[in-house]
Amino acid sequence: MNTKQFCYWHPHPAVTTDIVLFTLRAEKLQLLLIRRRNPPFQGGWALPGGFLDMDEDLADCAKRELEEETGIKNIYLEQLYTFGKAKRDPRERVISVAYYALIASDRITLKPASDATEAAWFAFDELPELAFDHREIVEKAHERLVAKLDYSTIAFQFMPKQFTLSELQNVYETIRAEALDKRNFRKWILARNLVEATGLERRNGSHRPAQLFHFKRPGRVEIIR
Amino acid sequence: MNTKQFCYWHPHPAVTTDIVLFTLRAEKLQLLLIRRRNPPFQGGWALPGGFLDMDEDLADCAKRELEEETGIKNIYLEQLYTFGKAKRDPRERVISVAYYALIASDRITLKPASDATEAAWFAFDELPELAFDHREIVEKAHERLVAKLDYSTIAFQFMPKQFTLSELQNVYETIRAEALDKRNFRKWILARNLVEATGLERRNGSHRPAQLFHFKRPGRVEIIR
DNA sequence: TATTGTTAGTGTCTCAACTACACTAATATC
DNA sequence: GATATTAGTGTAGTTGAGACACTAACAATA
Repeated sequence: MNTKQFCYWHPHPAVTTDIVLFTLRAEKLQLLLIRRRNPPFQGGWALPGGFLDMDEDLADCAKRELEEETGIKNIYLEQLYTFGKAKRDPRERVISVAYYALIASDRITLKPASDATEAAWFAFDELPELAFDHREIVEKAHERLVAKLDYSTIAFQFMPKQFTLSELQNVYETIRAEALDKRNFRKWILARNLVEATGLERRNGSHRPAQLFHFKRPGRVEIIR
Repeated sequence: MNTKQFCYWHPHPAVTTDIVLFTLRAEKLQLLLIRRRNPPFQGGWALPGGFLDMDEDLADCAKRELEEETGIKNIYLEQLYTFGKAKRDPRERVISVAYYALIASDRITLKPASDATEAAWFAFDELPELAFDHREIVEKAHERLVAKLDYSTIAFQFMPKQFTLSELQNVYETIRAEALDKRNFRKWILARNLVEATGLERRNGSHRPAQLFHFKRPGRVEIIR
């Protein structure tokens, strides 16, 4: 155990980042939780995250923690909100800068559980009890996700490189938890000039094959309207 | 000088809040700056703000610092973003949770400057050099303000209790830096059912007097569409 | 008291975008 | 070849935004 201490003239809070990582699996919005190995809330589920290193930027901390705990990297990440109620952590004052992140359904394989970490996907509407104020963080992330669906290309972060328009529509329907009209959806997405046909098609059962599309400007999330 | 030290097993950053306080004065968007009394950036201008107390919530810290430095309280305050680049403060690692705030033009009187503080209003488009990364914080606050004009009742926070529709239109025009059509603006605001006539009028020069309106649900900022 | 200058206040038409809505096309399976 | 299943397409109606010009009411002044 390290016996060195870090001393300051004024009290300092600890600073962590926590990450709400969403994906779509099995036609459901899911998110990633980590089982806590230590008190408080030992054995309970919590968001991935951890303490900020003194020389790393906040977003880097979130990326590092996520990779350490799950092996996942190179994903879309955005700062969500900072949670800092005085008693949110029973140990000491902890300020948590929360991020939310999205990952395509073809990249959700986690690294195997180890002594240090056990991670698992949970359906958003069937979450277990969460440690600390993580429930509140999850709610806020969900709000943001739903809002951004309408005015940004954030939904594309859930998609693999190629996809059918029905699959894309499904993403919108799942997250917004409502059915959309097929013709209107296609008109809407095509009018925005965000996707183009690849010329390929997907045969996927005993029915007409679907055209495969890809995003014209992958990677970046744009504001649309 | 206090000689007591606060010691931790791991290094901790300092946490501050900074506040971007907007108002409208003289038909211009203005914001409040504080002259720094101490290094670094001694004598330069910076956002009001300061270190978090260990037992106060983040928003309370922002309110307290603002009141200490300006005497202003009871205003609309919203968390903006958390700035935490590793080198943003030359002294030590400092995480700043930035808030932005709006105040009505009839409440902008500051408490007199003291040895401890000198505060002043600056036009948004004529800001001096700012300390730290405060320029970046201001830009982000401005972006948020302009965006929220369209889909929330945030503009009402700039208004006194009673106001004319022309005055309200002026607020929108000033912040968006563009002229709006009077008839369309009135149609838009009235269709949203946010204001109602008080029956009073304002006589204000050698021309037709204007009806005074007030907000139906003052205080809260709502999402509109 | 008539004229002038100034701001308050009002309605219509056009266009673009969204909504609702139903059938044919292409495939695999049996 | 009959069936089941998903892909793919167009039109009409409605709604909201933008462009646009004149009258109303007052104070000041001649």
